[in-house]
Amino acid sequence: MEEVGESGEELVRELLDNESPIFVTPKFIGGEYDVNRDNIINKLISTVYSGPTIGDIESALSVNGPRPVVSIPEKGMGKMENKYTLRIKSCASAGGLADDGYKWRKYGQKSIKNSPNPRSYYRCTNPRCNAKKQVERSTEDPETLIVTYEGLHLHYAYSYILPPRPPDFSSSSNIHVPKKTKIQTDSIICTPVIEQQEQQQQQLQQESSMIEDVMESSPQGLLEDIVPLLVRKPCFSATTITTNTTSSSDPCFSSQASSPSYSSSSLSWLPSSPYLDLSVLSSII
DNA sequence: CGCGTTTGACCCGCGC
DNA sequence: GCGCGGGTCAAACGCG
Repeated sequence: MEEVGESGEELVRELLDNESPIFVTPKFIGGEYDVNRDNIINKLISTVYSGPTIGDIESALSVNGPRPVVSIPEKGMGKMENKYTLRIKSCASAGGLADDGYKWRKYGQKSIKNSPNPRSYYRCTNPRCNAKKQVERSTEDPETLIVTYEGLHLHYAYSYILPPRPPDFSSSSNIHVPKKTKIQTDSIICTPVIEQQEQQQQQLQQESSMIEDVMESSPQGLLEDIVPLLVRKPCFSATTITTNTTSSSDPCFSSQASSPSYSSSSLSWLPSSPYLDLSVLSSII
């Protein structure tokens, strides 16, 4: 949107930023750093942006509880493009609605026309994260919460797409990209990333094995971002997931996950399961 | 005191 | 150009 948006280039810088939780290492890219760096980065970005397919979501959700209804992306949702909307049936009233484990800071609330229920606006508390969400109560069903996510929890995705940081890497200064001075542009746009994916399809083939090695050694995938929300609280049952995208094929994915610092004891689906992760990865490799 | 929420003002895009 | 509605800002407020 405004001040915290990032273009693809900014995202590359973010990934290379020394302040990032983890960043690309020479070891990771097999020593051919200068040659493959951009492709590797783009691959990682694609991985971050790549969302699960409808089938992935259905499979994931069928693991726990009743089979959900996952709808095809709707048209004409206006500004709600490249966002993910979840309809959550709540047996409780209000309370800690849609506790997805991330820390959100409420920054606004507006009354919606033709609706008695206000809409709340939340932003991820991590200053390096542009993830936002809107929460409102359905007009037809007061017990249904409509949660719309936008943006990526990139700070969290790092640890799931990149290997651990080696202790002796501080001397490698040639990959340090100058810190971004000012964040400009709009929110993360899906389309350019998708184009990148298409253009680099062949090149990525060569590097896919390398990526796979990393993924297998750390088999957490991005789809887990969405599942904990749905299974975290038995009281909630997701009834609909709507992905609103301009490109219905491979939308960018808004992460919703249980933070590593949060207890996941209530989760019956474990993030470490390779079940979902590989399905996600296979869609982009 | 720090952090998150509340809430009215402000901004901006869009339709008329 | 104007009004409306959605989205954001930011000061005040509340709570631990």
